[in-house]
Amino acid sequence: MKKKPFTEYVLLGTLMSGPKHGYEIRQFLGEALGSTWHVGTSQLYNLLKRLEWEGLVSSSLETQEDRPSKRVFSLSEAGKKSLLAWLNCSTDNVRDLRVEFLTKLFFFQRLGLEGGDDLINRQVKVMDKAKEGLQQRYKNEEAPYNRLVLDFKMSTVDAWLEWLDTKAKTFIKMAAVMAE
Amino acid sequence: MKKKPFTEYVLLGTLMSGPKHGYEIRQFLGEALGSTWHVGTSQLYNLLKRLEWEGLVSSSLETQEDRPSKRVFSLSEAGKKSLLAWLNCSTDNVRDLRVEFLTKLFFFQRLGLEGGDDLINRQVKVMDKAKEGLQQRYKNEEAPYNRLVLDFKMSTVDAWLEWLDTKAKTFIKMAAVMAE
DNA sequence: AGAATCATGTAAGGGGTTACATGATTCG
DNA sequence: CGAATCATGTAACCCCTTACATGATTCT
Repeated sequence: MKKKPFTEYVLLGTLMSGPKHGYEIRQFLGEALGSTWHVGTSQLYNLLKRLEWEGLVSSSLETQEDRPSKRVFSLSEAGKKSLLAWLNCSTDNVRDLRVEFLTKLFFFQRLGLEGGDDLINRQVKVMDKAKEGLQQRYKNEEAPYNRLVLDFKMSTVDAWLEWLDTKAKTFIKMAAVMAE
Repeated sequence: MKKKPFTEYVLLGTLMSGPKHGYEIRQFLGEALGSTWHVGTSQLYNLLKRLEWEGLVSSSLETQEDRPSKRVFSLSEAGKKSLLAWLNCSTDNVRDLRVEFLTKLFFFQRLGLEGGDDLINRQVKVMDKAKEGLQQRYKNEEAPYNRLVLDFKMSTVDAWLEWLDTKAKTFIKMAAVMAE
């Protein structure tokens, strides 16, 4: 099974709290994730079409009297399953952490889901392993430029590990308290 | 004038040390930048075609007796100018630092160019400004998730500033010494 | 005989951005 | 009366990746 693009999961996550139409999804994402991330309208409507075609989402047209009619999308069981599987999966590719992992934490908080702390712990393990690998490579590396690159990657991984351990964990703890 | 994609500059940089044909460029990049970055063959040959069309590179076919004939590319004056302008330009978009800035440092060292320290200083200023902006936004931000994102960005910027100040600077200094 | 090296490409797709199109309603 | 909001799309392009095609020589 091929990996679905990140953006589709964001849409699924948005529909998790209830059916919405395209425009509504855009508004929601603009307010909530606007600081991290953005979808163009064209992409949004195309992805919704695809998600429906894949059976992860179903839609129905609602006509309104004094407004343009709108197509309301709701999450199917398959869609829900797909979303939850994705949410609980740690981000193996370190460079995708920024946008992907942060978004996952967002949905954990927003949807009041449990297991956010587990996800963080798993992510820490992934990063620890990455760090070890980098250190190993550093030992055997002679070329100055490659060492510079490794320095860069190691300092990034360190910073993110620190962030995971302090900021991310307290964020998830606070979210759990608020959900009670 | 529209911004050229990163990869084209890498090719220009590769040709700065002398004419090369496609296969040779691939080998060079594989050895030198393989740890950071990679070009597919198809993209490579397409970009070379485009660079020639843009007048940044010129080519001539060389026939060999016991090998397939090869097309050798050399940097034009316009290409050289374009490369140097790019190299001395700091990376405004913070997220592009990883791949773009590192590559620039690579060429500064490899080509024995002067001004690498200036570039670093300019990049530090860019990051300092970014950091200030983040801190400002942090003060006015109430939403926990947005604060988490800002935390993430700030810790990343801090790590990179530290890296710039220690590792990158000594790398460039060493390169200058070696070039003497 | 088969693998690796040398050497250059074409074709198709994938995710995303930019630009453009349409049309009604409500607010200032 | 013009701007903003509501609401949905199409078309084209951009950079890049993946897969496939070709063919000779040299090494094991």
